[in-house]
Amino acid sequence: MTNAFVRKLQRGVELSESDQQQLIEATSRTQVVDPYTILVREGEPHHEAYVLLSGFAYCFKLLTNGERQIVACLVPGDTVGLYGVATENSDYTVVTLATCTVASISRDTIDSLMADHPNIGRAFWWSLLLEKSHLCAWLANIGQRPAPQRLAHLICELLHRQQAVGLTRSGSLEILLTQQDFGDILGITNVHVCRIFRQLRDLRLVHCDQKSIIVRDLDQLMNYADYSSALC
Amino acid sequence: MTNAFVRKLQRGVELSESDQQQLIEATSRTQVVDPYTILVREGEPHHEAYVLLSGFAYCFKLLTNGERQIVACLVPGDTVGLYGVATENSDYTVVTLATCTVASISRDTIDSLMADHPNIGRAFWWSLLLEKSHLCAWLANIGQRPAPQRLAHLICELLHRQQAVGLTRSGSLEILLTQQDFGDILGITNVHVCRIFRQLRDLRLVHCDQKSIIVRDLDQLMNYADYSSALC
DNA sequence: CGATTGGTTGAATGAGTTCAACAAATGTGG
DNA sequence: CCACATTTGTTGAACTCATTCAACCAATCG
Repeated sequence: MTNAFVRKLQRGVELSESDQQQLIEATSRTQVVDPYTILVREGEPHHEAYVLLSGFAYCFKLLTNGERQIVACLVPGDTVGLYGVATENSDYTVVTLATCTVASISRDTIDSLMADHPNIGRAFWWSLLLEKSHLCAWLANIGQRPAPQRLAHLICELLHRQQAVGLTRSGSLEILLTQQDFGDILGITNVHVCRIFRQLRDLRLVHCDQKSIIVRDLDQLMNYADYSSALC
Repeated sequence: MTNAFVRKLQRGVELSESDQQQLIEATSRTQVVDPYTILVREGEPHHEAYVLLSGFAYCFKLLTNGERQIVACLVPGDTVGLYGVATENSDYTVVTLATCTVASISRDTIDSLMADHPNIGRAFWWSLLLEKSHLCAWLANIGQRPAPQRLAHLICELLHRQQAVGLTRSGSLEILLTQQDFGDILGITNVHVCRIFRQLRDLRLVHCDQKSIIVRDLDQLMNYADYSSALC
């Protein structure tokens, strides 16, 4: 018995059978959520944490000028508000893009998990640190890379993370993000995303099917994008 | 008895006299560090955490194309590697910009502080969450705001954080960052930073002394930059 | 089937970079 | 204390990358 959450945490900290069992139980209260459902709304408090067990979602901040910055993509195993539950308002909105299985965990459950199982506490720490690392990597990507490399880097990351949770073996990446979404991740317009995609296609770095991106030579793309696969 | 670290944590979690005492003791092993000293080097493990008690520092990542992204500025009370000590390699370099007083904390001390004092553990959590929030805010700033607002937003944040630790009461902000540094924070060139500074001066939003930025009307600047002072 | 959403392309515009030159400030050794 | 070198800031002109706005296409969905 395992699930995406346990598998993710185990990449950071080794968990005993008992620890794993506790985590499975803690994430047993699940619900299936439609695409385009808002799980958490920016500025509002949320009283439970969520664990994404299947599906795909992302987090974004809205600016008063109407612009939107997507600050994270969530794949199975990732959490929402695991750390700040009930303490403050969320600083971003979380919305599903696919049909998702979502487990809810109460504040009390989190507290007792951490208090009674030191390794689970460590795993939670690790997971939060990983999120921080991801944000730093995105910051460097948006701040310093030219647009084609920026997009290539994002594709590497999405592919890498989908592979890490066993969603794809090949270089094919099912894609639920629109070009507008890509733009709101990368800080460019949807029109420019389209043009950059064309460049990457012309360079034979990726091939775009209707609903998926196919990476023929991942090493080549990683090299092009200056992507290092340390994080996952 | 108190110090910048305790004052910072208390903004997030109320700490008992005893908790405060523990934290003071834990940060009593201090050293004075010259400007432009590297505290932590990207890619290398570090076996102690650091707390900045006075001075100023920043963290950056280097890309293989030679570009640099500054991912955080540290003011007194801020920590370096408090969470990932000895577990993994640092994902960024930390360098001082001023003469700094830096306390070192060992992994064991951190462990026992958290194990024996639940509120200290909570305060550490809060502090890490705050860092994450900051990164999200920077991401939105770099990704979605035009350069003038981007710089204005950064000035608001720096001023706000200096005020929060009692380094300035007025709207004057001692500035140790070069225009190159500003560029590496904001994802623009140093030349453009210079031009944007001029724009902000022309708009009478800031006034630049030799070594400081003077904000006459902070509300006006905050409004211009779409800055919300929630974080600190 | 029309209506809507998302992707594609072109032309004009604008924001930001590049490169180069110079000014101002700071530091250093004699 | 001066002369020189170095670093940081400033400005202009040409250029490039990305945006804007518009039109159109393709796919999907009632």
